[in-house]
Amino acid sequence: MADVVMDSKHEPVDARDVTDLVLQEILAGVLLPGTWLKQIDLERRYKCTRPEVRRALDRLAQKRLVEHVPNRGYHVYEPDGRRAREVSEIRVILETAVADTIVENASAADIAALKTLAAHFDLMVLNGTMLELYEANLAFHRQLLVLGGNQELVDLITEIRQRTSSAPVSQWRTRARVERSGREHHLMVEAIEKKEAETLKELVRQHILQS
Amino acid sequence: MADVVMDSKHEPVDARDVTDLVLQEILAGVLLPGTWLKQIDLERRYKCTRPEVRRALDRLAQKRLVEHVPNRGYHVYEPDGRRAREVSEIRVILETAVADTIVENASAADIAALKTLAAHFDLMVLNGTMLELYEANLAFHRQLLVLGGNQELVDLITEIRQRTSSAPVSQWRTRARVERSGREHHLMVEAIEKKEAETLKELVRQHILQS
DNA sequence: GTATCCAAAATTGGCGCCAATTTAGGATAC
DNA sequence: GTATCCTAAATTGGCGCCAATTTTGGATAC
Repeated sequence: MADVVMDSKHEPVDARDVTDLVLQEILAGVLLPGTWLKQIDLERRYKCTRPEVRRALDRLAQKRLVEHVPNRGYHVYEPDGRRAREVSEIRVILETAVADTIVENASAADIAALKTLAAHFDLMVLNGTMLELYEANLAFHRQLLVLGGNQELVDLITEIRQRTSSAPVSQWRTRARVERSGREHHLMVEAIEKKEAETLKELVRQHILQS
Repeated sequence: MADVVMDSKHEPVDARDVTDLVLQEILAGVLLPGTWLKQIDLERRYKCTRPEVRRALDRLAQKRLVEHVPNRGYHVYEPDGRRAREVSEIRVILETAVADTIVENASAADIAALKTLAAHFDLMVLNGTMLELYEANLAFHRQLLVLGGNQELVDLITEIRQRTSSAPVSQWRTRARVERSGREHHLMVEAIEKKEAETLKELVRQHILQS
């Protein structure tokens, strides 16, 4: 019910399963930064074949979630402060840029959908795993961006978010921080309702930068 | 001398060769949109093994430059008007956003470097292949972005530029258009010299949108 | 007791074969 | 003459083996 949120592509469904499995384990913090991803381990862990593992690792290396060292293997990327900051900066630029369009285009139904997603996030704060929380947050922001009317932008941001979120756990260290995120989501929806684009921009800006 | 411009990554150098080879052929317009990329053909054409071809195709599919149809193969993506427009929009947002920083940070040496690259582009307009022209243009824009001080942004834009440039030939259809691009490059450098950020933004905006 | 060197075990990664699916061509029936 | 079915060729893609490189553990020398 929650795992079908992904994309609507007719992509290689074949081996993507393994890729996503490893991806989720990294995002969930099970596979910590620096961990060496041995092919035999993954092979056994996910009950798949060697070529499947290798393709998954290659894809993750392309996404720059793991690093490939020739003849040594693949290991989860160490968190890079600079990169994280730069990605946040990019997100601020892009997400504030579409704020005007969002405020303009948002229908009553859109706002209702956002409220549902914001509420769902709150629910996951109380009783949900770290991954579910991460996905609830992602779903809210995706829906927000969809209203910007640029599908490519939605996909792009979804993509770059993964790049530095090697340890999403570390981002939401404190409970207070998470709860504040929840409140900010509601504030954003309010700003949209009141058609206050500038307020929305400032909210988005702060929301992104303090992670 | 011109082919070392790429990135400074310590990436899998092993099979990337093949990936880049196919990539360049697509960018150069040799492999037209819709063309089916048969594994045997590529294997012979680039004198490489089957697994290498397959990895290259998988990577290009990830980059969404080719589409994978299960049990049918891979074919070059058809140009998508909507996506092209959306990518341009994203580029305008990002490249104008860093204009302020560029104007602030640009040293005399930086400006000189830009002038050299702009001149090199002009040279390629006169006597250079389509691919060389493409790369000269890319080099100029990369150098411009580097001054923005966000490395991640530089890489990101380089990446998304490739997504829709299935047929770069079609972008620079007329000679007049190309020559105008060359002149605009010089105007951008001038704006930076005069520290006119707003002028630069408008130039960048128009430069990107009319392609 | 510590450092160095050597050997064995483990891991990566290149390569090719074969089964499954699809496509094209020809033969037959209408 | 045309449409349909069936067979054969071709293409994709899954899977496993083996060589090359690296790492680890132990033995030996200092």
